[in-house]
Amino acid sequence: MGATKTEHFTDTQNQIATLAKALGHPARVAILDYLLTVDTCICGDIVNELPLAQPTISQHLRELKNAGLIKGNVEGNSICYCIDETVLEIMKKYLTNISIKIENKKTSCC
Amino acid sequence: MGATKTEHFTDTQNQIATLAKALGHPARVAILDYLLTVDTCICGDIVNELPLAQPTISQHLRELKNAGLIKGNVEGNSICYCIDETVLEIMKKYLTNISIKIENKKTSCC
DNA sequence: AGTAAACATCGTAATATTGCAATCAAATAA
DNA sequence: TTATTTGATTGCAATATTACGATGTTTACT
Repeated sequence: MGATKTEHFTDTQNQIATLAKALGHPARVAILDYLLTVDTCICGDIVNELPLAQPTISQHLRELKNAGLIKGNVEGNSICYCIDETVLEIMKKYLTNISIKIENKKTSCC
Repeated sequence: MGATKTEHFTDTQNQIATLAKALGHPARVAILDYLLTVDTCICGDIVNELPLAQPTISQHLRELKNAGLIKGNVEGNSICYCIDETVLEIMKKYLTNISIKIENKKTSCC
């Protein structure tokens, strides 16, 4: 017990859940927000922008990267992180699809 | 340590994170998916549809309800759960906003 | 080579989540 | 009233997440 029973759900359900999970922490949302404000994506100063220690941020960055939400390139001495839109698009499509399905529902109660 | 440092982040960041966290489990995604397939929302049979025990599903339903993703009305002996679109709209807007901001960025690297 | 910087990794403590058996509460049926 | 049904709550074990100090690795600079 304690572990998620991933194998019982569809690939799509697991994909959406994984993505949402990656977005499910304010620090990671804050990292994405920050990445959007800097013009170039040489982002060696995320640590100075967030109230968390360097190893913690490194860990959050790795999770964002694992989920495919950001890309990272080594850029000399520092690392260049950018948002990868393609995965966010999947999430957006999922939400849009829900809206459409609700729209098409004949009966409504609550 | 181990607890999320919520107080250091903005209200918006925490709101998005809370919402995403609620979507961050395949069982909860599956529940939403199922709620979309049933025409009326008298949904006393979610337990039969998912490979999880009744207390576990009840717990997931509570989390979805806490996040505002579903509404529940007592309907005689059973309970009627429906998706609440308003909160999903917040998430969708957040994602759309990211797309817009990326679009407007002059420089690109990765 | 030696040092400084930027970031990753390891190890670990604190806390949260997941899942379920057992049990409780309320409404319905007999 | 006495089942039965439906769903919530409690309590607990297994596992995951969060956060950070200490340390490792790589690149740049002198």
